[in-house]
Amino acid sequence: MPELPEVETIRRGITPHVVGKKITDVIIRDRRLRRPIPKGLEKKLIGRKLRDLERRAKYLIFYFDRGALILHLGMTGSLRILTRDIPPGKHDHVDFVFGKKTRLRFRDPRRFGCILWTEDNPQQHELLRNLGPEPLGKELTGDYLFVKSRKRTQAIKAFLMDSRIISGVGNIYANEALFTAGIHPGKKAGRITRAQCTKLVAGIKDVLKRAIAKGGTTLRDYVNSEGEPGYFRLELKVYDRKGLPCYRCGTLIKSQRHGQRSSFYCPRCQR
DNA sequence: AGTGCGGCCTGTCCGC
DNA sequence: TGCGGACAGGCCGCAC
Repeated sequence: MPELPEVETIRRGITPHVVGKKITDVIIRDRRLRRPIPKGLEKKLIGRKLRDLERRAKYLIFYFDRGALILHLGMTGSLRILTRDIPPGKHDHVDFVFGKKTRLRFRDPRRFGCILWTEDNPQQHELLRNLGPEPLGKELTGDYLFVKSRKRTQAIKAFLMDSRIISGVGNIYANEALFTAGIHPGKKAGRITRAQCTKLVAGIKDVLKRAIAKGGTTLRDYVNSEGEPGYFRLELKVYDRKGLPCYRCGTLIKSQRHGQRSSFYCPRCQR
């Protein structure tokens, strides 16, 4: 569910509630996530102070005075700040308790998320080590994308969503960025011109920044750490708009699948 | 090496 | 109203 703007919104929402505070309790009700929650995690966390909360791609990294928690929300994960102890629902798998008044609750119906612990540099963790550059960072440029995409036969959309190339670009925003750049999602990555790469990178950065500013996109169940939806859905140009007129030219938006993911595009504006 | 697919899960929606 | 099937925002790991 949550893509980069949603994860970033959650990070910003949670930070003032938990950074600088000490974990007083950890309640794990179900350890069965995409990878099982490590045994004894409770013991490692209790008594530790949270120093910082960072995002890398769609991972959240909780830096403690020693060790770090790596958390991914998968498709349906959410993190909520509770100011009192509300009875947990069916899929509320973990509570991180920061004293009497603050509780961070992890919910994940589909259990595609993961929660890991490392005492080494988390950026070097096997799941993070091979991630490509952050899309909003300086490293991602049109030239970078151009060089990386040469000789690639993959559809450009699948290529954009490959986390080793660029980290953190999911299905919604890949579709939106391709519309902005006027590129058909099925076009082979190796055939994108340098100028198109520049436009595409600008499109990726722009759509992600605007989505963060609106608190992310809520399609069905995404909510931020305060339980509120994001409003970027109202600004989506193609995603989930199959059969509706393109805002730019009026042609009906089409949908087709690329690598098991739905693509949405305007057949006239995107070539 | 690059590519494409299956699978992990539950919930929801649609058509019959 | 019930039921099967398709689909969903992610991503790992495998086989070719």
